[in-house]
Amino acid sequence: MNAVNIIRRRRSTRGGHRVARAYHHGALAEAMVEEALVAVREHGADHVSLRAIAQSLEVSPSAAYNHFADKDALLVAVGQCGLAALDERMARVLAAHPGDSDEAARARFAGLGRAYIAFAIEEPNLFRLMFGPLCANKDRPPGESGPYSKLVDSLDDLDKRGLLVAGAREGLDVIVWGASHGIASLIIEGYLPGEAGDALIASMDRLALR
Amino acid sequence: MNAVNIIRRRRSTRGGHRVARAYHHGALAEAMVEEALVAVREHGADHVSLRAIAQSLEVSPSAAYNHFADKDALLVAVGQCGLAALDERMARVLAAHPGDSDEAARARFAGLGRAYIAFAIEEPNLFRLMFGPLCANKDRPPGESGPYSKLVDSLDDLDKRGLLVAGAREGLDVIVWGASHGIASLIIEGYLPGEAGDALIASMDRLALR
DNA sequence: CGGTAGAGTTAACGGTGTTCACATCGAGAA
DNA sequence: TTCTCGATGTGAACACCGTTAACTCTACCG
Repeated sequence: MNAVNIIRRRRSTRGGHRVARAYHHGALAEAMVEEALVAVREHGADHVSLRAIAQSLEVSPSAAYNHFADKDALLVAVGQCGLAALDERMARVLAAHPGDSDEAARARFAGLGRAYIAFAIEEPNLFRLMFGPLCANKDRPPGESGPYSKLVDSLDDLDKRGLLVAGAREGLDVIVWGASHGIASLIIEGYLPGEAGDALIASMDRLALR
Repeated sequence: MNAVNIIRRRRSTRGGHRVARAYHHGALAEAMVEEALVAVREHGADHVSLRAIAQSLEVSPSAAYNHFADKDALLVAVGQCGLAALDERMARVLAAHPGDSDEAARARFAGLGRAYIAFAIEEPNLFRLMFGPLCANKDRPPGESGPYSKLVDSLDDLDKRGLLVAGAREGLDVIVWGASHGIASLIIEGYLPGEAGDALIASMDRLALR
């Protein structure tokens, strides 16, 4: 799904005489997602053209419709790709602070928030797409996202260790996710300076942890 | 700027015989912003067509370019319109809880957060445009927005009254704005239930106020 | 009264997403 | 091996879109 570089041979030679282009691409869907991914990262989900992607893959524009209902479906696939990348990044943070000491638990919590915001800053276009209306959680039950559940687990861990201020646990996940998400958004749109992320961690520490 | 209904007479009669359409519209810029505003509210900033707006105003598509550099400039104007509406709504909240009692100060603070989120829920498309990359705070110094400064004032007020937990003031504005903004965004994209807004107020009360 | 600048017009360009009829290939059935 | 069929591609066309250029009209100023 992520980092798929399975672009199969673009041109095949068969029967001795070489054929300019293979009639069947072989993995058009993956290739289009990959190509769309770099286009989104570079220019934003708007400003991405289906025709341009098809052209750079040396494929006719209508070929996409054998694999995606429409352009939006392709972009949704790109968004899910990005969500997986964020999830992986957060998983790496958890792995970087193993052990069940209180210090490790604190580090995991702070690291998750930092990772979320850092991802948004490094990949603003992807971030906007992932949490934009196109990839919205329609019909799905709310609160079902990889990153979110990692945060919940981390907070539960802190709570179990007695590191939270009394009575702070309830609703804290919503606040923390909301603040992380909001600050990330406001930073990448230029409403808050990049250091606001650190301020969040510090304030959270001061307000809810002991 | 907001709620401008200065659409001057679309057809003028002059010199006895009536003219089908006035050659000069008279207030095209305002009319286009107004028309774009309803289109954005209804269908979102994407899915708004300059040509459609021109047509519904009975004006040629290129007429817009006498007043706006391009389509994005028109949308930016719509976004500023929306920001003014949010600001006004928050001002109304302040006005609804006058006086300098501690209770009033608390009510003002809670009301501001609630208003921010309620606005997003009622006008998601406008909200997305206002804080999207199109209307981003380019070159402007960060942290300069009507709604934000109202929040800062409210927090200062609480602080001066000694209603904040010790040492909580620093960085609290960033957290509160971020959490409000993030929760609002996550609600309108379906990642959080609508009640998450109330949870924010409650948690903020529990964590930072005394 | 004539000129001029602003505010509209028409026509055109290149680009877009999408559809439809058709072509081609690979693989499995006869 | 041959046939057929479904998946996957092509090409042309459609209806839009934003934007530009050259033009026309009109109100107003000197």
